Amino acid sequence: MAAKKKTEPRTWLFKSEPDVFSIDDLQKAPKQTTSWEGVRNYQARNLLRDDVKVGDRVLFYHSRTEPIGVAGVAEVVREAYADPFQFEAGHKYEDPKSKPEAPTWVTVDIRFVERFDEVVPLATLKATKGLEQMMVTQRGSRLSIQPVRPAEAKIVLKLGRG
DNA sequence: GCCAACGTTGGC
DNA sequence: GCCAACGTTGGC
Repeated sequence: MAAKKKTEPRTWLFKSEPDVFSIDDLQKAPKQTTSWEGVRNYQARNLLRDDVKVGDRVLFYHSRTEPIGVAGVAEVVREAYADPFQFEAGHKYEDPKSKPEAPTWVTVDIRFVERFDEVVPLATLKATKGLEQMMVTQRGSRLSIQPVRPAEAKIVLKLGRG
């Protein structure tokens, strides 16, 4: 009997401003787990909703800070569900057009895996052979949830682990 | 803090 | 459905 074919875990890059939520915040969070609420971009939403699966790896990226770069690793522990903040009146993430019977925005839960001793800076990613095509190294790349190719993930992990 | 790049909104 | 105006992101 053929074994049930399992999809290989994928790797994603999630951007966060550490002033808002950092890899340290994730490590200190209850159960070292957080909901990734607040995604309000359709392309990122589609990835979260359709492609991000339990067991996938997440490169935790710090933006708008010093140093900018990949700060550590997390893993997906819960797949897409309605982001509760879209229905919270007056909340920053409220979306009055979204209805509970057909939520527009979703979130996933991620759990801390590792914190790199040193952030792998964006400048290093840009200068590293094999990462020329990586989305985050492209000019004007604003997507907050990005797919990472397996070969790219391998290189970034090697850099992060020294 | 600046501002280029990008995404969304809304008048027509 | 076009596209100018506006708002946001995020590197620098």
